[in-house]
Parts: sequence; C-alpha cells; structure tokens
Amino acid sequence: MTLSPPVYHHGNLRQSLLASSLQLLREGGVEALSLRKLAELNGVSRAAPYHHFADKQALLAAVAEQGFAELSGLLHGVVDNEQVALEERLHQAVLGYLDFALEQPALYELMFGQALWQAASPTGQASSTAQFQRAAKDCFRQYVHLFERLQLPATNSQPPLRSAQLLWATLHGLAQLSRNGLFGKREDLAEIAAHALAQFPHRPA
Amino acid sequence: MTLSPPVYHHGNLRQSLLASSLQLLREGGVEALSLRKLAELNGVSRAAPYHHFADKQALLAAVAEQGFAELSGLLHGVVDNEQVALEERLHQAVLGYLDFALEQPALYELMFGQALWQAASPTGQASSTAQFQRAAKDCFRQYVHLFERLQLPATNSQPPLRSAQLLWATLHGLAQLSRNGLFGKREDLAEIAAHALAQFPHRPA
DNA sequence: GAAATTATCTTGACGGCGTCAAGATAGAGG
DNA sequence: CCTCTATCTTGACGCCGTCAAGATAATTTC
Repeated sequence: MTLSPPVYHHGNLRQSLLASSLQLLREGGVEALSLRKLAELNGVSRAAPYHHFADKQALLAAVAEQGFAELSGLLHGVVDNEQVALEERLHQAVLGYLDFALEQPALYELMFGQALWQAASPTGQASSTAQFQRAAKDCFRQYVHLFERLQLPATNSQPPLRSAQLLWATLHGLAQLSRNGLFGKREDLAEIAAHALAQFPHRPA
Repeated sequence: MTLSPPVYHHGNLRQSLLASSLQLLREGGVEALSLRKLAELNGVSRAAPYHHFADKQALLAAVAEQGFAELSGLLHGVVDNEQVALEERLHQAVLGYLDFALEQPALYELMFGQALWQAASPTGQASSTAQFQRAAKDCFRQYVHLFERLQLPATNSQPPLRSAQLLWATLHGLAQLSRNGLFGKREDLAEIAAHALAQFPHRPA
C-alpha cells in the first residue's frame, strides 16, 4: 500500500539518481560525478541509468534544471512577499541569490557552465536541454518583474529588462569571482553587493 | 644552425603542447582536450607530455596562465595609452575584455572555472596553480589602477579597489551570460555594457 | 674523444569512464 | 493464461589519465 506511483525493480530510480547526483556534486564537484558511481550508489548496474536519461548530458541537464527550480522557488518566496517593501525585496533577492551560489558552488557552476549551454543538439537531446534553459529563464524573469514593479525614475534609467540583465550579470560575476577567492573574505562580498545595489537607480527617497 | 634554443627530440614540445591545447580548446571546448589527442597531434607518445607537465591539471593551468597573460597584454595596451582620455580607456578596457571572453569562450571558461581554482594542493601542484592565479590577479590590478587614476568624486563612490571588483564582476557576468545566449543578440551586449558603465560614478562633466 | 649524467621520449599496462547490444526479469493488461 | 512493455543486467568496446620500466639522445665531465 504505497502512496507513490507504481514501483518497479528499484523504487523510482530516476529521482534517486538526481538526489545522488546532488550529493556527489557537493562532495567532489562535477569531476566526481560519474554514471557508474551513481549506479553503484543506488545499487543498480552501470546501464540502468540509461533507461531514465538518454546520456550523461541529459542527466546533468535534469540536475541543473532542478537547481534552477530550487533557485526559482527561493526567489519567489522573496519577490512575492507583499509584506516587505520592494526595495527591501530586491536586497533580499540579491543576497539570496549569492547565498545559493556560494552554498552549492558545484551545482551553480553546472547550471551556468559551457557543458549544458552549448547544445550541439543533434535533434534528440534538444528537449532535455531546452527544458532546463526554460527553467533558467523563468528564474531570470523574476528580476525583470521586480524591476517593473519598482517603477524606477526615467532619468538615468533603462527599461526593467535592461536593469534586470545588468543586475543578473553582476550577481553572477560576484558569485563566481567570490567563489574563486578573488574578493578576500566573504564579508567583503556583502559589502560589494551593497555597493552594486547602490549603483542602481533609486526611487527619490 | 637554428636560432631557437637547443632542441631535443621534438623541438620544444612544451610550447607546442600549449599551442595545440589552444587549438583543441577552440575547436571543441575543454571536453575535446585530452592528453592523448594532444600527444598525437604533436607526433609523440602518450606519456611524453608528462615530462613537461606534472599532470593534466598542470597543463590546463599553464594554458589558463597564457590566457591571462594575453588578456593582461591587451589591457595594458588600452590602459597605458596616454593619448586617450581616462574615461575612454575605461570604455575600451570594458569592450576589450568582453571581446576577449566571447572570442575564446572555452579558454575563458577554463580561466575562471572551478577546475583550476579549487587547488586541493597536495603540495606539489601548488606552484603551477598558484602561478596562474597570480597572472589572474595581475590582470585585475589594471582595473584597480585605472580607477585610482580616474579620481572619482567622493560622493556616492567607493575606494578604487571596490569599484574595480564590482566592474570586474559585472564584466565576468556579462561575458558568461552573453555566451550562454541569455541576452538576445550580441549587439545588445554592447548596449548593456554601456548601461553598466553609466552606472559607475562619473567625474563632473 | 670516451664515459657518465641527465633530459627526453617509448612501450606496456592498469583502472575508470561513457556507451551500446543482447538478453533476462518483472509488472500491467487482455 | 499469454502478451507486451518497462526495467534492469551482463559483456564488450574504445577512450581516457597515469605510472613503471626501459630506450635513446643531448649535455656534461674528464
């Protein structure tokens, strides 16, 4: 009398593989993530994962998609919180993004790395990578939405899309360079992030 | 009667390997760069490269270091050009950086990717990775220098180090997100870059 | 110039990897 | 029951990074 959908040999291998992938990613980075280790961790044979993912790239795309979904949920929680002033939400969305990136550096790098965004797409895999790219854009759209609601002054300002693009780029750069240890201690990062936000146009206080 | 330094079996394999690495990187990304292919391209056996690089990571570090050296030269040419106004030099340094990143995306990703910045450093390789990290910081220092000379107004401004960090992060984010096709066409990038520069404090015109 | 030393390269081998083909097994539906 | 399909296993292939042992060539030492 299980509540989950019908179960075959393993349980549901697909989700279990995704979870184990996150674990391997955390412990040893992308280099430590191999299909064979994944299979062994789940008590199945080498070829079993191929019944749930076309190839390694498709699995990585699914993992990254899951990452974007998590980030998207995190941002929604901040951006849609009507009890907080818009400026403050923006601030929280910035810090939340950076926390996410720095707490799961390997996952974050996978989400934005060359491997998944260069879809050579011999037709078949297009769906798997296209799907994860859509998840990424959903994530981004929330920043656009936030800037739209902020109604920034026309002077010195650009359309919300442009502002969101620029903010996102800044956050991404901060996350990656900070991970590489190029900014000194991590408290410096919060200061730089505040500096970055201060450079965006403000509503007349 | 050769002009080059004394030549052993190959010629000078080390430099030749580095050049071939760049070629493979350009053609197929990091995934296409294997020591065996590299050896074959240079007409030597599999193990030959190990007499010039401790392991694959050391070779990648040397390639990345070369990349930083090239970028550094490019920036020097712009930043030290006394015949151009400082603001204009900053503008050129921004566009030059982005051009470099977008023209050699695989090299750029290698230069900033996790693989080389997570030096587990079991003591031995420390020198090779530390050396390439120094090259990276030399690159960065030029932006600091530029901001120092710009003498930005104290109001709303941060020390040159902070401004340079923020600009670098923004450029890095723009490069990577743009490469991933998240900004639409490439002409948009120049517009966003201009927007970014406009947000940095200006000298009173 | 001969011998010793060092730098450079080769061959053989090991384990790990992604992937595929062929076959086994287990649950679902008639 | 039989059939069908989803799921998993075993065996095999070629590519990979890496090391140990040995060969060869340049340099150094006398």
